[in-house]
Amino acid sequence: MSDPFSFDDADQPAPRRPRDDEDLTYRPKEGGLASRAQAHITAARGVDYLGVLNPEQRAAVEAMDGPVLVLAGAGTGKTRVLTTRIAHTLATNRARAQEILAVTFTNTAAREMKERIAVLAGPAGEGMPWLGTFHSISTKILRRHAELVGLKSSFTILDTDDQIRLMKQVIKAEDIDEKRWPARALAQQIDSWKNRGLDPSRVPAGEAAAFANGKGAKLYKLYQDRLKTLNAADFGDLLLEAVRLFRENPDVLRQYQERFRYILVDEYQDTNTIQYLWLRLLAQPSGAKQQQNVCCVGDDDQSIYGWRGAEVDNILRFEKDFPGAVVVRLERNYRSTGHILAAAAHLIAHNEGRLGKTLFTDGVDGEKPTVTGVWDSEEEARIVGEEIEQLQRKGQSLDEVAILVRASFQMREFEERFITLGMPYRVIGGPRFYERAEIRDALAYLRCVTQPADDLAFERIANTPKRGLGDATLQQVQVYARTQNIPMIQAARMLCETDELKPKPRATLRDLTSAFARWSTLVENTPHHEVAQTILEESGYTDMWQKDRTAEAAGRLENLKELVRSMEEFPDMASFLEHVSLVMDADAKGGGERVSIMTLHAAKGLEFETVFLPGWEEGLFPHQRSLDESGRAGLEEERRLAYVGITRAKRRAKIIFATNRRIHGMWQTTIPSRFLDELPTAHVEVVEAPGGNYGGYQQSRFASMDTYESSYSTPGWQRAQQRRKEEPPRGGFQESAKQWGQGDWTRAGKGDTGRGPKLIEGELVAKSSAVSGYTKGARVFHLKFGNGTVVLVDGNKLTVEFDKAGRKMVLESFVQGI
DNA sequence: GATGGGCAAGTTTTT
DNA sequence: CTTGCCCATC
Repeated sequence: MSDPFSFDDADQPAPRRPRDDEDLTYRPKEGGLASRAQAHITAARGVDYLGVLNPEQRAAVEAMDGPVLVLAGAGTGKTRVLTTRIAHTLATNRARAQEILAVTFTNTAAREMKERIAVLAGPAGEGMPWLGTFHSISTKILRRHAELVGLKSSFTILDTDDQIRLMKQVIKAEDIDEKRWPARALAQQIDSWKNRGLDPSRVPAGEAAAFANGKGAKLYKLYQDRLKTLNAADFGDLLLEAVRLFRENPDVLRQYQERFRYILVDEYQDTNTIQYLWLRLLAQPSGAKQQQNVCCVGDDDQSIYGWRGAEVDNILRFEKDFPGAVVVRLERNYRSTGHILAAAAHLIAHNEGRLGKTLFTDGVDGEKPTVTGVWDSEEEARIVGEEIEQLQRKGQSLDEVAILVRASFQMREFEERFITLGMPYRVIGGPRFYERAEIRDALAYLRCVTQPADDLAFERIANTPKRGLGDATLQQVQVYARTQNIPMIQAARMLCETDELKPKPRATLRDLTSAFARWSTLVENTPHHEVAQTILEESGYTDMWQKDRTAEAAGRLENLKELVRSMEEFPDMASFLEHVSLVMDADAKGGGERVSIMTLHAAKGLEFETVFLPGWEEGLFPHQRSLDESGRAGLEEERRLAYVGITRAKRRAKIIFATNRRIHGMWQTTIPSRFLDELPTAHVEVVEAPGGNYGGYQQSRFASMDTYESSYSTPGWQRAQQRRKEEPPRGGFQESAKQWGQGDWTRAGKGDTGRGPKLIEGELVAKSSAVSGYTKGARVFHLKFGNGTVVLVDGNKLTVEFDKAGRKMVLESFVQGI
């Protein structure tokens, strides 16, 4: 990342650019001769960078004028298009690096783009000061115009933790029962308002009323007021305030509209409303920019962040929003083998409301994705371990193997298994470096020194390490600070001059405030990482961990060292702090080959030779809560998640479902995910769990395998196939949803509308039209639940009212007629 | 002012 | 079955 404080030349009006047909005009600016020469060299190399593209990619790169939407399926060279497009813009002298706005969602994506542009465009692409995340770019803009939105340029960025602590204070101050109305819930609500671009005055009355007996909007307002007093912004504010800045200050907006001659957006399907508004404002033509030169790249089939405000609709609506848009589809896949792609494509075809793409490859068919049924999650971990060992023997690098789970609790079983096996692994997406307590404490110290108004930081470390400043004392300081309307540190200092405090806390507090005063002067004339070191030592913070005899203490000290070390890479304390709050991530790399374990969400954008996809069971995947809360839309998002999972695999995709899984400590019988039913038989192989004898489990384990095989090859299944050909499928989604509503394992959500699940030829398991060996009213016996009466038949799934166990949905093969 | 027990809740997560 | 948070007690 470039120095966030380097505003490049943005303070001056953007220089008039030559028109495109005057491209060779000499521009005495930014690197002068050198960069001009470079531009020509790059242009000369143009044959290269365009030549390596396929026709669609090339079209996406060369459509330079006006809005462009690139629908880039998984593994079709999306990043290549984006980076080449930037290189092309530079090489053809359409814009200079600082006139291109390129937005990503994650810092990782931003970093990767920078690296690749550097390779493609050389020095001409250096800097790219406006390549970054929505948040980092907004921050940069806000710092320059902070006073226009009621902040100072040095404002602090609060993370979720600070946000919730502040929210708690607000809730408490309003005398609201924290139990009934948890701060976390309010924080989430406010976040979602901010995601939708709603400031306190615009919150819909109904939603505002839903929290704390109608106090929702009021609390939001109070929270925002507190943020301003603290000279702070939370993540949501960065975007919301930027949009407000643009709306209320047309002159400022114009400045940026003119500057950003070309705009690129990555992962457009993940944009939420406020990001969309932000983008719309900046993309407006203005000054020398005649049209909306905006290029959005995304894949509606990989939209998996609806639950945090992403609006798939943004991408679906693109052509309406940006009239005259050129739409380019990238469907040629360079990642996966044929069977894998076919399976993924078939699965995702069950979604409605897609823009519609079909991935294809010129490569080999390769291995078919496999589906394996196992008895329980323990066996699941065991066979995955065994298969990885086998692959390893065949020379597969562990770095090329990943386990992608739906929910993080699934990871534990794999970790435990791998520890016993001595199989090296890494968990991706665990607690981040800067979220660790010791790092946050250390940062709080630094924030107090550089930002005297940062009360949250002060409260955090006032009594860390323990120095005898308890709630009572801090309460006093806080009250004093509020009444005087001054920061707490200052209030503390002043209180020490009075005799309102008891002698002991008074002395402690005085020591602390004078220490802070001393450290503040230190910042002026000492390298910042040395200051940090000094503060951590003098405050007794390092000591605290050294005395700590718990297992983690050593690691924490190590982290603190790493923190100080990493500071050296930054020019000053302020830029360091900014990076920590916005940019810093802690991908623990290196240390030899490892299997990666992560959630499906975390896997987006990555690829592996071999991918294991465990836990494909109803309730877990698709996740029950998604179905409950978002109905059909939720189901479709889950399906996209499945699609993302399969398309991560280059050569091997191994899907697994367990018949029993422990959820909240209780063993539950599960049934295979409906997504399994939606895989195409021609491209998927159903395999038996390897490893032979599993003792007492065997019978049941085979019961589950039987089911699987039988739904595939039994007369019943074949009849169903036949019938499907003869008559159109009956029972739309609403009907099945109604039926499901009676089962205890899934309920139809409110959002259910429209047509039914598509029935597509040649799927693994027949749907509602399948013929079951049982009919309504039949008495059956189940190994686990005992006797019961069939109340509903849906293909090979039965809903049974058990005499003892109540109503359950089970697979037909699990019961016997009695 | 610390420390332990009791109780509720329990997808996905970036910035 | 955990984990994390809150409260009550020493």
